Amino acid sequence: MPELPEVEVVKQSLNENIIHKTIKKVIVRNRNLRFKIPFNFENSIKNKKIIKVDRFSKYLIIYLSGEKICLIHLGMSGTIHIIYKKKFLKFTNASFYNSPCLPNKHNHIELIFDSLKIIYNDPRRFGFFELLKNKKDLKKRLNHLGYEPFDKHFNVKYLLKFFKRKNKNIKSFLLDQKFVSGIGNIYASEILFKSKINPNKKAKLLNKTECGLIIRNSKKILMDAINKGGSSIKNFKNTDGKHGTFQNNFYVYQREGLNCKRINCDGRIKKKIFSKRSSFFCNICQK
DNA sequence: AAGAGGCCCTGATAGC
DNA sequence: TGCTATCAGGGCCTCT
Repeated sequence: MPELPEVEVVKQSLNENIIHKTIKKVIVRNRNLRFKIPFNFENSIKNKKIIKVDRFSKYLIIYLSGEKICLIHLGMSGTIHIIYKKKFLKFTNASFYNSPCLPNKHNHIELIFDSLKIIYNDPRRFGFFELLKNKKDLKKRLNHLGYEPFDKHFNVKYLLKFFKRKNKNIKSFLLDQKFVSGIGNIYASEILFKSKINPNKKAKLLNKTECGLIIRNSKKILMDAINKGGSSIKNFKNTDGKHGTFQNNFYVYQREGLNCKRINCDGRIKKKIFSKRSSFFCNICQK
């Protein structure tokens, strides 16, 4: 689910809802996420105020009062839900602060504020919550990540230089977070379709024009997706439980066997596995 | 240095 | 119906 656009949607909604609020209580039901949540986690963030919620790549960054920073990754299946106290009390007499919200065994973490709480749900537990000491720590932690597609440094010169003497295909580079960060398997396929480039094409064979297309279309597709509330595959929902709609704009992802949507192209969408990940593409108009 | 592969984990779906 | 196999949007680690 969560690539850059989906995480951005979550970030915006968190900012609207929890900024300047104080964490009154923390419940951890399952510490075994990708990284084990230490036993002092709850006390470390209790009574801290939310300064701001930010995002880099697919990471959510919650700045807390007193310098500490909560870094969150949603992995493959993580979602964050907001439960409003008023609404909650309309439907039940249970205690807002103590009751295990909603019948879901994968609700692993709750941050409880006065008027609402946020719940982290993650069936596959590939996501994580990490507490960092300060900004310097954060910088170190995210140091391995490449530019976001929106960064001005993500330009033709950078691409050509990066691809030199490399042997991988372009699709795996788009998924390589050291090269460009924030793109995942869905948007990688969509970007390459829009750029008319075959996912299995060796990156070092791409010319300036093709690199330019990849850059422009990365920005465009991710922005479009953000504006449509992200893509809801399986069950991605935003914090209000609403679905995004960008999946309705997919040209290739999960369209195996269907006609190519490009005007004047008679192709059909193929699905092939390259470097262990499925790729969707039209083998007629993507060269 | 670069690339391939394995692994973490649950759930949905397909095939028998 | 109930079993098993396969696959899923990510990232980190190890080995060659």
